[in-house]
Amino acid sequence: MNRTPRLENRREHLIQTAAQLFNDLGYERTSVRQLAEAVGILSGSVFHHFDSKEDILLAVMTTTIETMTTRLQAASKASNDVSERLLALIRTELELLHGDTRHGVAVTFFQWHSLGHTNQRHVLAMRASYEKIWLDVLGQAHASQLIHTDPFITRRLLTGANGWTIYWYRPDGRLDLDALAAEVRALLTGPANQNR
Amino acid sequence: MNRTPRLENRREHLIQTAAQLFNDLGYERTSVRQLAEAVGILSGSVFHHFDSKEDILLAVMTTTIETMTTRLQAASKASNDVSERLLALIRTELELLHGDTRHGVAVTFFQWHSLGHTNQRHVLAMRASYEKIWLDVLGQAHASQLIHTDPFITRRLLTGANGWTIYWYRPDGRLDLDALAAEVRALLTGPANQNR
DNA sequence: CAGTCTACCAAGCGCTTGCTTGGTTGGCAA
DNA sequence: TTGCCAACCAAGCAAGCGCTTGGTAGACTG
Repeated sequence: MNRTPRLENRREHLIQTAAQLFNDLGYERTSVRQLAEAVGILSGSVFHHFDSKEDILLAVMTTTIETMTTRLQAASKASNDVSERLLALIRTELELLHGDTRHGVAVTFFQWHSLGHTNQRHVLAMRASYEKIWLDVLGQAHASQLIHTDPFITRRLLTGANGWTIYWYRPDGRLDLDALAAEVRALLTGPANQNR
Repeated sequence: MNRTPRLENRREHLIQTAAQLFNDLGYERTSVRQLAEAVGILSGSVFHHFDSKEDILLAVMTTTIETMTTRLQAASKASNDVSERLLALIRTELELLHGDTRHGVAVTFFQWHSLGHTNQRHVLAMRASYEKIWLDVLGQAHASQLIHTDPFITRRLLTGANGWTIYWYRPDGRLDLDALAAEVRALLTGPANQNR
């Protein structure tokens, strides 16, 4: 029989493959058949692991947000210096956007409108804890006069600035991630607070 | 006969309606039938005005980019002071994103991956003149020490920051467009160069 | 006032989509 | 050894998709 070997965690494999396909082609342009073929099963078998196609997108986003929050939390504890802590967050978000998690993160950033309203609220609620870490650190930075713009607005502008890097920044190019992170922080804090 | 009355410029009406639908639902989720119904004709008749569905998206983007470039050009000539000129550009881009052009602009910003590669290049080429205006002014700002980050990188970060505002900023909320523009400029130039 | 052309309608073709259904297989527990 | 169940396959259904075709009403032209 040319039966596909049973895998330990087909579901996880599906989620990761879906993240890549959704990022490359977009959610609507990716068919369930494409996804199934990419992991080596038939299209109908996908629905043994997920209730619907949208359920797959939701799974991509929720697992991604969990990773994002975990890593950002760790970064926020890396230093006691506010300026360094801010740099660590920026650097971490850029790593999330351009490292091994990039597919899922890009999908979470730019394809949440493909979710139904109910699932959108779920995802938004999950993102809250991630954003809270940011707002805490930006609040500290504002209190210590490191930044001079409103933390809420600053975070939202920063979200866009960082997220948009996936459309132009290439980690293997002239500018490495550290340099980019430094540039972003310089934008927030001004040249006076650059320590290099 | 319940024939639909002949309109002066059906094509333009289609483009504007398409911009709104594409922005609200996304390009792939909008069907030609939906668009046709919205302007009061049958789906097949749409193809009298456009070669293909993608051709409609292209038309939305090209007409939008022309408006964008015209308005930004005008803004760049508004003042001789570099700081004021920079503020004028920011204010104009935010107006483009949140004013009457918002649908088309949002589509141009966030749905260009729905175009085929050839059309993507066309759009990118058209955007170049728009970006040139930005880079000129940011270059001047950098030369006169108004900003301290690299103009190219700054523009790209700014593109993301401004574009992302469509996901959170509401012009009828507490913060008006002037205040938001001022906040964005403050992010670029630092608090020292705020003149208000 | 015949000829032409633009802008549309009515109908539907071929294809892809997400998803369902019924049956099969191999591994595991009792 | 038997029974069970998760994980798959094979087949296909109903709906929706972009787009085409053939024909026609009405305005404009010479």
